Amino acid sequence: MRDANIRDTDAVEIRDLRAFLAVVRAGSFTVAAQELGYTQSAVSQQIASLEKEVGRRLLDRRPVRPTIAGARLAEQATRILLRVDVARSELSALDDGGSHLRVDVCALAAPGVLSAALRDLRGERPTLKVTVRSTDALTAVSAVARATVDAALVDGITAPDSPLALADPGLLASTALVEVPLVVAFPAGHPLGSRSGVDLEMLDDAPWVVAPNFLRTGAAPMAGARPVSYEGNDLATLLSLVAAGHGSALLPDSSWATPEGIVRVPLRHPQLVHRTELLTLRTPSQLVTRLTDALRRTAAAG
Amino acid sequence: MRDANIRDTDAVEIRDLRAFLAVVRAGSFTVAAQELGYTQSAVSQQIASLEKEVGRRLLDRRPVRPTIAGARLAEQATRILLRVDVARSELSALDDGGSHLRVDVCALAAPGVLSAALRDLRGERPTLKVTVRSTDALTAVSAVARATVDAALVDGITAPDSPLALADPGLLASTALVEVPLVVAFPAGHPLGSRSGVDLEMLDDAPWVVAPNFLRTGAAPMAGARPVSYEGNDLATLLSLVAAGHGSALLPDSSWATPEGIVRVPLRHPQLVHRTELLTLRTPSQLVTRLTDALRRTAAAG
DNA sequence: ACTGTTTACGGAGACCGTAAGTATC
DNA sequence: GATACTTACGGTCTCCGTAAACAGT
Repeated sequence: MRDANIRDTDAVEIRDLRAFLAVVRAGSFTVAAQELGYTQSAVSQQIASLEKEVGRRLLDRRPVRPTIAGARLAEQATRILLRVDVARSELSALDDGGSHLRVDVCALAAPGVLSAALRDLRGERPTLKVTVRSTDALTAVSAVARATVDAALVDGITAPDSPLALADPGLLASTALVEVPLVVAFPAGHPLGSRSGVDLEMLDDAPWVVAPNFLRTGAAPMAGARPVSYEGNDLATLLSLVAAGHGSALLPDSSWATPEGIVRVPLRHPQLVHRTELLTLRTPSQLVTRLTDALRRTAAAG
Repeated sequence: MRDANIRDTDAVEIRDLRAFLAVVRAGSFTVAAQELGYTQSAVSQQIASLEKEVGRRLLDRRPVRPTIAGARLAEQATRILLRVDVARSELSALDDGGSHLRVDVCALAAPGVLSAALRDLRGERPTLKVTVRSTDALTAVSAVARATVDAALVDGITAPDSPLALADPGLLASTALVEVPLVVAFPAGHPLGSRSGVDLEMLDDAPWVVAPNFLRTGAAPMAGARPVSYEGNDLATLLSLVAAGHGSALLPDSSWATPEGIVRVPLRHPQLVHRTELLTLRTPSQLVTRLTDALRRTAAAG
């Protein structure tokens, strides 16, 4: 028997938060349970217990959707779990051998810089095994946090010299590599396509093809109604949507060749640039430090 | 029987982190256990389990002191637990009645501003119950995170217009209220005490009375050797240490009267000011919003 | 009726307390 | 030898799986 003590209050545990987030993301107890390796009954019990602990309903059922409180908790839980991942990873990084370098790259994140830097690195250490994977920015953040990869080249749209803010500030180390101007990709024949430059205001009535997984727009004002959303991260597909007239797209000036049916027009907006940065743990191994240096050198040279 | 699944890896739970942090802070399994309401044996087992989970030793014993890895984990754990507190508090804040306002104040945090703002607030709502408590900045952060108080007036030394950074950025809402210049408190008769102003370089050989709980210096360069440390948060005691010649102290220009045996000399350093800001949850109740407004008005007026 | 969540129940295991063991000062 | 942490062991409770009940569509 347990004597009366203080600790009856706090019972929110990481496992519960993981389950809750999985349900929120999946929109279903059943598939969340599959992802987590539980039975759906177990997940139901976990959510019930969590709701009891916080004393309020977190999810609406049928359809499964977070309540106001649940949405708020989900946001916090995301950050908490990410930090837990980072904590574990920083410990593992202490005895990282460093014979294998794994890097995530976003599609538009200055691929030339990475290639050149890797050539330098492999020149110094010919036995080095390197794995490069293409992902989107949010997956990359999570991969770095979990130490699934050692570093990630991520990109996004932001103000000049300001970080992309893909994770909580201070959680990961980020190094600016390249900033390039933006262009708007129009379908050929678009009335604005023949201009030498466009302002954002001109696009107020033009629809965008928004691609949240592909290129995060950060604080960029996404004017224009009826957006078509593209969930993948393949540039050719995105551009084909543009070419088909579903809307225009905001892209970096470099890193991609203009295909048929697309015209590119510079965006005249001094406060928006496309930025590529390197994400690593804040306690990088010597190998990652060398990669960072090589990338910085390459970026400065290019 | 449980089929093979993925989730055997992750077993770090919040309870473990709490126990670990308690031990690190207490420097002892026994007192940590008392604080937590466990037996010391239980804490020992929790730490052992945590060390097994992360696969490395986190604490040295006799004396009890974190290892390199343990120190790193402790830092992360602090942030994690703080965010967990915030998550819980933001949920509780959803149904906050708002008939009782609880505020933490640091000793040097512009007390006049709070008094005036409270007068305004109680003028509008005469039935409002108000509780004010004096604390140090770190306690205040934790209290806001746990919703033990609704708001906290904290202070510290920082560069002009830069936040105090007492917690992770974005974790809490902070509002700048007052920034005042700094003065150095010397013991009467100190060679520098008769000057009209001093630079930090002049103090390179002068010892400080450092008071980490009292006035966090942030990035202020604390030159000078042989510092005497004061752990409390009472201004009179601190100044008596200064008057007794144990060192000088860096203080805001206002908020305190000069006692016998002390001379104050302005610090000539444009990049350092004393700043008072208000800390609240990012989802404040209407009552807290009104307090914020009142404080902002008062601060602007004064 | 079927899909998907909740509830009931039972067993395995986690977790903590008691108490004995061990190491360090 | 005393203090403080570790280990052994047993009881209780948590937690998950099975299965049945229940609720929306």
